[in-house]
Amino acid sequence: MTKPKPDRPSGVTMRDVAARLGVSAMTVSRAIRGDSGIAEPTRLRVLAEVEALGYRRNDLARQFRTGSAHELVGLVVTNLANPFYSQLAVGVEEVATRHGVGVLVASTNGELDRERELVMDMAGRRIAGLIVVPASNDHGHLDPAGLEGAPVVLAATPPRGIDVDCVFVDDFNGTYEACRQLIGRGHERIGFLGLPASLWTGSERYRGYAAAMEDAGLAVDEQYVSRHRGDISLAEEATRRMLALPAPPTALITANNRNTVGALRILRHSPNPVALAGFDDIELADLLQLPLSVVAYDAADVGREAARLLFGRIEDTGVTKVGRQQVIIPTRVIDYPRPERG
Amino acid sequence: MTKPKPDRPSGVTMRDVAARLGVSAMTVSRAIRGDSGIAEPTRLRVLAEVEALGYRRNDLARQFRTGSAHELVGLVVTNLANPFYSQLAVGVEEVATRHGVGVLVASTNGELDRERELVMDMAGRRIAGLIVVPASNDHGHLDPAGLEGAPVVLAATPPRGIDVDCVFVDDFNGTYEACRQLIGRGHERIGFLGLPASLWTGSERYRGYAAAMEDAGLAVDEQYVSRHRGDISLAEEATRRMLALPAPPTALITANNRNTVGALRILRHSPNPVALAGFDDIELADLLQLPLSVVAYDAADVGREAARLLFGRIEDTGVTKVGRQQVIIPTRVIDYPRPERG
DNA sequence: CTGTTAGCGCCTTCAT
DNA sequence: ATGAAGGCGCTAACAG
Repeated sequence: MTKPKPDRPSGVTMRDVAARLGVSAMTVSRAIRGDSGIAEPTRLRVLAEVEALGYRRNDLARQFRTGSAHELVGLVVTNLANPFYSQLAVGVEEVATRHGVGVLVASTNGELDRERELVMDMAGRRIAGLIVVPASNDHGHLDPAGLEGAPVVLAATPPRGIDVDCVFVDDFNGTYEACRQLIGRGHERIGFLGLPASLWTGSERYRGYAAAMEDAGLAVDEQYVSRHRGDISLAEEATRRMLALPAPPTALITANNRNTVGALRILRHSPNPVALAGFDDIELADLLQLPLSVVAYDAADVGREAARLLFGRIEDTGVTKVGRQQVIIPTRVIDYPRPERG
Repeated sequence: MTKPKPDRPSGVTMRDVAARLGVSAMTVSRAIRGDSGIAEPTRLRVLAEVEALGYRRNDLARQFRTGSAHELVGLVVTNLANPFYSQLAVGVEEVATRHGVGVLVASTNGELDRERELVMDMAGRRIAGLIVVPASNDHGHLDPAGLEGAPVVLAATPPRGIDVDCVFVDDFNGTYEACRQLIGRGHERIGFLGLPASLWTGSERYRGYAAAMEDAGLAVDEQYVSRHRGDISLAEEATRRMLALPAPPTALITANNRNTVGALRILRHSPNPVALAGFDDIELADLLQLPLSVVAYDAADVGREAARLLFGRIEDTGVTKVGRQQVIIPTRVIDYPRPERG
């Protein structure tokens, strides 16, 4: 007849509060929830006792009883240390906080298996919903149908093969404009340091680059194109290789902030100047002594919009059932001209 | 007699799986938990059915039954968008993942009230433990005693008035060394752009600066000291003010990355060069054309160590009860010399 | 307005 | 090796 022994004593419960007041647990419950059907004096007496005893409602029990963890959403990104994702996370958090909901954050390190594990785990926790920046173009495991029905919103990438809302950046046009600007400045041999074609951002940003080249009557030369994962060291290597070509590019487009940083490190020591346009803004870009322009956008907004869509689904009581939604975050090219010497 | 109606259907339960197999729910439970007392063929039959039905254990129910959310720790920082905190978060996540535990992340924006709300909320969720980067020197609400006994570890700041483990950076020595280096290079009028004295980092880093000055026989002149919150704009303003002094400083120490960025923005346009040494490393510092040194340390390590301490407490079954632990993360000064022109 | 009843899904305990 | 009973803390539904 010994009670199950939780590792930590479970503490004061509603019944304890109720007992000390000679009322029922329901009365305490009502007072705490702010339920209307309770006399004001009773409510105050209960709240006072709650305070006195240091009682705190067990949300675990409540959420369990209610049927789902309405107060928790999941956020799965590739790497929280990348400023893009940490800003995105801030945006998500901002909106979630407004809804009184917590954010369970996890990084996949770009590994699909890890992503699978994480979303499964979150579904097991009965989170209210899930925002995912997919690590690949394989989205089968992100279908709400397999995740206890938890709504899913993809960020930075539109869904493939599943029917969920998404928010992504205007990758194509952003890159197109950046490239067009370089062309407008007289560049003809423009290199591209990109992400794998298997990633949405990889293919879209490449498309933008290629389209701008083509529209200007310039050929895309494969030796000026490198498509690798977004590591600084890989970007450095690719930049080095391109600079060593017989006719090196006079300008580079980098497909994300990691590539931009890698390219900058190498270009810094290049004897002849190479113009650089990179996707993603970079802090302190204004202080670098290099001709640089960036495709900027509000990363926090990606998170905010994703969260907005997600809460739309979570709170959708099944009546409206709008179709798949898609939000595209605009970009703008920012020019950080090389300052005058002195 | 209608069942309570959860907003989302709660889905397949253990009983459903059991029913289809003609066994009891306990058998399913045992199979899923990998409990030993179960026949191998039974186990396999159960797991197959689980797979077939797409059943996923309801962790909410399990954690509730078990008494606490063993699989969730909280992380409260001031602002996740600051690279220091996002790296710290990555470190925490890394260790938590190894323990099969999720991380609930939230930002306080430096507001004490928000911090209070957040830790209360997390305690209500019966999280297994809590890592906090305090927004102020008021730590009363971070006492585990008031948080359902959840262990707490402070990061970046040692506790005041409560008895919990902590991890912080060697703020004093880091700043001391950076300042000594500037002095060694002949600087005598060295300014300090810092954080409020009410913050641990604010006072310690100032102490390091002041001690280095004093040890070198240099006076600390109040007009060369500004102690404000760590905003870029405030740092810019303070830098501008100091440069406008009749005898402006020839070097500056900045107490965190936000101050460093602010100072850099202004120094960039200063006619006479001002040396800068800043606490916190900065990405691309190597590419700035300014004489800069930084006090660097591994921010992810702060998170890792904090998580390590936390899990030590969580898994401490009450037998060992070691005293308060304290980990100090070492710093090193990195020099980014102004490169040669060309 | 307040109390009683019952049960969410799972796991501990004890019985078989 | 498996099953039956019971309850974690809370709240929906109904009763008074």
